[in-house]
Amino acid sequence: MRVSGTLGDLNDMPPKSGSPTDAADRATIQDVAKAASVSVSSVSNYMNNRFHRLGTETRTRIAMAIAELDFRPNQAARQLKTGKARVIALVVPSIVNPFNGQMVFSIEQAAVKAGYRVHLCNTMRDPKLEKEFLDNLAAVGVADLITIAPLNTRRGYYSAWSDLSIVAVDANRLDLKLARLDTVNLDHEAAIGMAVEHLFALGHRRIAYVTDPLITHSRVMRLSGFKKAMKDHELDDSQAVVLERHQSALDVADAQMVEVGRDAASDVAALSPRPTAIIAFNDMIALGLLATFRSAGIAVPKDMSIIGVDDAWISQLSFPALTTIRQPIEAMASAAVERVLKPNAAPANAGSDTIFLPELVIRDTCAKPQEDAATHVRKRHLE
Amino acid sequence: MRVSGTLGDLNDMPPKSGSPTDAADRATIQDVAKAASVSVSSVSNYMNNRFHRLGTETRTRIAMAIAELDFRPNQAARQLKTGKARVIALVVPSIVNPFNGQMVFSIEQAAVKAGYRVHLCNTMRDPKLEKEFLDNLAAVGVADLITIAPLNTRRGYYSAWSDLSIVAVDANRLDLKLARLDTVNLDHEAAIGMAVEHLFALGHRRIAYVTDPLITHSRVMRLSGFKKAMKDHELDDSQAVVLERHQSALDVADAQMVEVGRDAASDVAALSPRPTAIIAFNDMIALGLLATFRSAGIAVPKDMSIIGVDDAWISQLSFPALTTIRQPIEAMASAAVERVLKPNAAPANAGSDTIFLPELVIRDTCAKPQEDAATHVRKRHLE
DNA sequence: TACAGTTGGTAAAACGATACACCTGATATT
DNA sequence: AATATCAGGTGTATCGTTTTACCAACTGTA
Repeated sequence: MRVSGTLGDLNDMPPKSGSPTDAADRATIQDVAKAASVSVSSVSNYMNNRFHRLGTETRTRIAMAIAELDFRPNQAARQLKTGKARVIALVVPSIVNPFNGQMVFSIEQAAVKAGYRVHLCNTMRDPKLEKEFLDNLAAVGVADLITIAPLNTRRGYYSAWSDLSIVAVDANRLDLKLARLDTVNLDHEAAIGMAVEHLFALGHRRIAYVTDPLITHSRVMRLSGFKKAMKDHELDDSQAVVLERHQSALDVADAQMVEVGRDAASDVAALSPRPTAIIAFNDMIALGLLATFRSAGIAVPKDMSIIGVDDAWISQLSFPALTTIRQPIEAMASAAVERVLKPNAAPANAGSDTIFLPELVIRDTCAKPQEDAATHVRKRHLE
Repeated sequence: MRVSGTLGDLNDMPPKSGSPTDAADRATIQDVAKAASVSVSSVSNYMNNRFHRLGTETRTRIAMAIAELDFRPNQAARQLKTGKARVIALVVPSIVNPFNGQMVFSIEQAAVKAGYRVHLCNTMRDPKLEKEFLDNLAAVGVADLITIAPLNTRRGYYSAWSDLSIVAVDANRLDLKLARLDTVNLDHEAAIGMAVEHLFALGHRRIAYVTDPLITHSRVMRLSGFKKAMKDHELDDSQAVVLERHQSALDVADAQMVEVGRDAASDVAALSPRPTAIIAFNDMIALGLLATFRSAGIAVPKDMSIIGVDDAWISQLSFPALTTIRQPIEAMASAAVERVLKPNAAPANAGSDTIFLPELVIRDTCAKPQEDAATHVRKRHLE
């Protein structure tokens, strides 16, 4: 009798209870064929689910032999023959960025579920590193690639590896200019729209937007989303702060992202009239803003409301806990894996775009703007 | 004319300037041999750096042919023949934990530098997932494994895959009971020793220690380090709080780790006499403590000093910024890669232990204890 | 009966690199 | 002079699959 689900029984879960299973003595397809008294071809057919070529008799014999010998096809051999590996290459600026980390994590989970393994490449946005990685892909037989937040300035870059099945998360098909490309995105404009709407509903009228340079699709779209949403509410969208610093491609931990927030804080505080709320491009920048305002004695949310985007898991840790717009990471990861593995329906497929809807997560960094902004009180009449 | 080194030229860095380099038409070793008018054996020797078998003449001819054809050996074929893949399997509870994320990142960088790729497996400490992953390793020809913070309750677990070259980061050789195993560790006891010393020097005498259940080597050692260091200073070590909750093996984001901190906060505050400082097992717990004290109105570091371990990069973001004990992540990652790739010197090698020294990072969460702390603070309640 | 079609099965040639065994001259050793 | 050693190089079996071509029975039909 076996109690399952407890931590305790991890101990007695020795992998192969019987014989030692060193790689040295792994069974081959030949062994299986011999044991089942059939040809290797039949075993191969069995392994590839071509059951219509098999009689029920042989089928069960093969199944038994496989179970008996604990046969697992040698992937190297299979791959050498077919040219394809059950591996998804995952290109990401850096998993140290908590949002990317979560995305990579979820993609890995989805890939495993689909029977694929994952090759990780942290490029640091270093083109040399990325190129080297991509060049190696063919040599390893990898045909499926998911890239996260590639630079939007590299039109046609990936076309050199046109034999890959490519899915880009956080990217624009037009930016990458690639014949067959699927994208998976958040509805970035809607996301910022929700942020603006939330602040507007709280009574804010002077809203700033902070972003670092527009090097990715999401950065471009969120800014344009800000402008649109502000126009829709007939508000002044001129308080958009685009920091031009921090170009560093070698951004290890996105700690610099936080620096962006730090730097932006003074810029925003200097704006006149001072905004009552800030929307940050993402949570990292929002946290940077938050930390800086705090040490400068500007109370959040009393003196200033802040809202981020992503809902990276650390956002719940800040004080006050960060209000933010959530990306449905798991769903996006699953979609990316699904799309990259889907046999391209039409041969000259133009590619697809999958867009996910964001969700407002209300925590503690947004509040009604303070009345006592003396100079502007006059403006407020009945509304 | 080409300007290099600037960010601007990322755009015009088309990988293969000349012919399209689809996987379809990649050059094989045979093509190279033909082009250089030598035998395939010689090319193979060249590729494997067996230059002593080659004359300078042939050597340059081969080099030229390789460059000309942009030859890259097919890894699948190589692997099929040799049985070994240039891949390191990386088993980790979850990269969403920022410390693990940094460790995985650094290991990946080190592996790439050594010409290896990295297979990622987030096990969530789920033995089923891990077993499946490990079982597949042989089929893919992977022979090198780095595992991070494995459970210390699984003696002999890895012996089923004894053909692997295994390095464990944050683990005890004796715990895993594996014949040939190298470990890479922080000197955990010294780390806590430094924390105690730092607090002692500031004048603290009542110091608490908070940890979640002792399921890994580091957790065990840090606690014992705490007890030793306290004894060395002739202090009372009875204020060690081992939380028995949060056993969940399915710890997605180590957000739960923060929960541990949250829960511990009330336990610690209830201690009598109340400690003036807390050492947390790691930064995540420290941040949880910090956040909870803050919302309870207990000022850090005025009323309570807090110190963590790891120096995960987010620790600099908290307010006040967290004082902590740094692990030299890059160095540890390099060591792990180096050790796993090192051909085992002695055949019946007993394995090696590589231990790194921690470093105190002083930020803003530790201060001198308040003299009147006991009476002053007691009025306030934790909810 | 003879023919095509289907069903269930096999033999053997690849895939691309490695490594073993072997070969040929030249030089060194006795 | 005979032999050993060595540097430089080649031919080819082999790794474990997949896949193509082929075959032998059956079945039903004209």
